[in-house]
Amino acid sequence: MLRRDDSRIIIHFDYDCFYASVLEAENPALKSLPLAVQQKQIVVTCNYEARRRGLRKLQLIKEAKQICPEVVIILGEDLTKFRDASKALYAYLRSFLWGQKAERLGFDEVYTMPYEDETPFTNPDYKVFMDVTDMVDHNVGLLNPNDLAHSFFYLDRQDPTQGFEFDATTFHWPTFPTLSSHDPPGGDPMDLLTCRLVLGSHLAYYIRSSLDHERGYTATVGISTSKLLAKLVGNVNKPNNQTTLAPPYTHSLDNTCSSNVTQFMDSHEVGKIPGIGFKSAHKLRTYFLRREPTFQQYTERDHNDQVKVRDLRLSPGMGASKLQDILGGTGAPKDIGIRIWELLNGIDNSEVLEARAVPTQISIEDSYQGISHFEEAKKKLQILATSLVKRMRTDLVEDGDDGTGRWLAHPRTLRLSTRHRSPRNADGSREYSYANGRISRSAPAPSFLFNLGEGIEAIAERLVEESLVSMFRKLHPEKSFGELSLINIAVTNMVESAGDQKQSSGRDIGQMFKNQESSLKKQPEETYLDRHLQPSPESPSGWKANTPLDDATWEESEDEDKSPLVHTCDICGAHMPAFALPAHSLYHAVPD
DNA sequence: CTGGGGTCCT
DNA sequence: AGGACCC
Repeated sequence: MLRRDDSRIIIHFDYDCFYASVLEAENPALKSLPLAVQQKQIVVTCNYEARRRGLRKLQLIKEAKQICPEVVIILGEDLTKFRDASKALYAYLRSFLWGQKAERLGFDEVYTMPYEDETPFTNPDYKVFMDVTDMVDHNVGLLNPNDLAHSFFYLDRQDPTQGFEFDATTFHWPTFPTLSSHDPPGGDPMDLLTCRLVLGSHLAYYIRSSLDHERGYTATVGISTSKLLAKLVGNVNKPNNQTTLAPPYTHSLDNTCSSNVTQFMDSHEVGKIPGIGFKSAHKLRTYFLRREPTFQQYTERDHNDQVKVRDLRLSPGMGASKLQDILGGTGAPKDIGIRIWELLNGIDNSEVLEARAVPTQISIEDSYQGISHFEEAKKKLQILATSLVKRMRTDLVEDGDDGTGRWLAHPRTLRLSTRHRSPRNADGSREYSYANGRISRSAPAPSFLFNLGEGIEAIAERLVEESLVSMFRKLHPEKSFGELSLINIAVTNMVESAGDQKQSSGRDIGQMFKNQESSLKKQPEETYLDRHLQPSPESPSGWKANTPLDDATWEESEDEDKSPLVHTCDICGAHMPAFALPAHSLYHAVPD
């Protein structure tokens, strides 16, 4: 029942102090100096030279200057160059890939970049997952077993000159656990999983080197068979390094050899596992300790309150259904027990996603000391609405050559959310406010939002007057609504416009790559490797068992939207039956 | 000195 | 509409 699919090779990239690297790439003289990037009164990130001298992320500027008076401080509130750099780097990483499987994680992604005038704070991390299974498998099939030490990694299916030389008898170090070079991996001959990971480690190093030499960026990288393991194992050696989670990934049948996955996962505190958040970790600790652990989020957890994956995994009766009992309940995903049980066992079958063409929502928010009067709230709404309209125009509009713009997507819904300031305790302190929920009201997004001929301020004002004010009244009918600590406005429910080649062909391109992959997986059947690679322990039948995706897996259901009965709205690209078109166009014509 | 901004699920 | 997760 619990079974990890180790047929993929996933690389996780985590750029080192991203904002500082962007500035260093722009001005290499900064590399040897302690450099801090400032937003408002805070050092949002700093380079390693600065860290060596005691500076940290999220430190106050004042403090940083005391610790290191010679620190070079650069204002990083205009995020344009960071946004451009992240875009370029993402494209660069993708250029190595054969498929489209590169997933961005973090907030430096173009669509979520806030404006300089809105936020005191942005997350300066930048991470990318890459699924390189197709490239690795292709190259496993082309290895020359008589001279593994002088192998060539082909980066292009057609052009045999594209690639690099490498030694396929060992990993590109380091690995977890640490292997020494006289301790060759996986025995002789090596099993297929080992072989894949070896190639993955060399590919990762090649990409890292290229990134460094051609673009001047260093990254911390993890290599394994899932997003979970790749991401976690990357943390073992940093910065500017890489770690491969070494086999064996399963226990040997005679138990003489234990799984490195289990050993690795077991050593982590439950709260460190991606997918186990603050709430779940708290419930799990409470269950295991049979008492309330301390309620701290940001500081390092006290040793007595730590619960390791191993503790939990081996506790009596533990399993998917026990975890469902602990974590389930109203609102929890109904498969949470299985999911967390898999995570504890190092299993994560989630796919590396392609980057979206447009975000699913755009939201703008700000926090306040406490807003208690309607007029005050309305002023804030005006400011937020202006930012939102700006954001919509940069992120959702494609500029034409003739100076006209075209909407790539139309949000159908407008949402207003607020959060109350948490009540004061007797001693004047305030409760931790993470759990302080937001309340929200939604309404259809008015069509004038998409009027490019009208000024941003004018549209924002209309949005406040004609939509947001009444939504605010619905949210807070009482005249005295207490103190609001946050207001958020968002557009959601994006409908991507039809007619754009890049957009509409996206699925078909994806389909094309999938077909390439499935044919590729069958390709190396009669290569040397089939005869010489020892079947890996977790897949006694060898190659085929390691690639359990049969063709049916890749086949998508027939596309409903290809049906001629479905028509597309010229304005917003929504799909609907023909009879619905006239009514739908009224939606665009009539302002609410 | 604790953000702002996403995603997915029920 | 709200909650959990992520960074």
